[in-house]
Amino acid sequence: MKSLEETDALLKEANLKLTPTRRRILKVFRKYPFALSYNDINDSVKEKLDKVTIYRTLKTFEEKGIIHQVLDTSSQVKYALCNSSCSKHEHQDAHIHFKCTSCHQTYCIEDREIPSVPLPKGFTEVHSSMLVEGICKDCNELALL
Amino acid sequence: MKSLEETDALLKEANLKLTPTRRRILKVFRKYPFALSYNDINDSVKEKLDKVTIYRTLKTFEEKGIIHQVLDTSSQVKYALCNSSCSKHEHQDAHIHFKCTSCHQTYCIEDREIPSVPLPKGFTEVHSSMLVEGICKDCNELALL
DNA sequence: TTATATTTGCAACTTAGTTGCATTTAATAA
DNA sequence: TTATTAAATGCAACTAAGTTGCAAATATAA
Ligand SMILES: [Mn+2]
Ligand SMILES: [Mn+2]
Ligand SMILES: [Zn+2]
Ligand SMILES: [Zn+2]
Repeated sequence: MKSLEETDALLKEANLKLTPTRRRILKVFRKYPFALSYNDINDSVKEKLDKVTIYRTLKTFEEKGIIHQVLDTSSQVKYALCNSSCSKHEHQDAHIHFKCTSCHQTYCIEDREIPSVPLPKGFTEVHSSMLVEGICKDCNELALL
Repeated sequence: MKSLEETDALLKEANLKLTPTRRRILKVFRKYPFALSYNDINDSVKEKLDKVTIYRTLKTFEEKGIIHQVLDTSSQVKYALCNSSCSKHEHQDAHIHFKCTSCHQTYCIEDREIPSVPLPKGFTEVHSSMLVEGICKDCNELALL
């Protein structure tokens, strides 16, 4: 199975042990094209995992540059897979995120950079994030039927 | 006192009763130039108010267009005073927000509009928000001393 | 002044996430 | 192949943010 190998390679690169739990959680991220919360993962994983283990795995993956937090209006933190340019040293997620107000999923729009805005005198920028809300492709297509 | 009158006028316009609690909470918003969380308000108000009352007041003020939620990376929701163009029907907060990574305060940058980004085919935008992180004016000036 | 809808406070609850600690296990070395 | 050990997992108990139901208090209008 190709994707299992890729998943394992990701973990190896991050110097993480190849555990069933980590493989399962990564598999869930690969399955969905949008950002996932603790609850999403807990619901999608067949063999029940402990809450603490899921939260700790998410934190570890984030630290190692495998996933990144996605700013969102929901009350749970959501994470999405990083692209290969993210490392344990720096997250390279300068892309916008899109939250669908219909299906409530949040997508990384990897090929849309966050525009920079000139700030008032005295303020200096380090990093920006941008969340666009609206209707996603799938929901727009469903509405046409 | 001028600002008390202004505060009362705001409440009147919103069809809200002029209660001591509401006047106190609004006064706190007028005192600080940045967005406030429940905790900020709870700490700044001299006569202790019930937690539930504070949360309910914030919700009421938001519904009436007096304050707006500010997207933030902290774990508490923060609110800032709306400018006069916000109404109970629509919040008009298309400006960017700036979060200082040194003092952790979040400012409305009212005169900087959120730039629009063309979305991939199929996605339609309804609303965007943008959070710029960096060092605020006060913190930058302190660093120069 | 009284009547009434609104607001407030208290207690109990929920939801998201964390901490400490004992047990298990993946990876490495003998 | 087995033993060693640092890392990972699970359980229980906890914290922090926010909510709900209900009874008591109060701002406003008659
Ligand atoms: Mn992303
Ligand atoms: Mn604002
Ligand atoms: Zn959608
Ligand atoms: Zn600052």
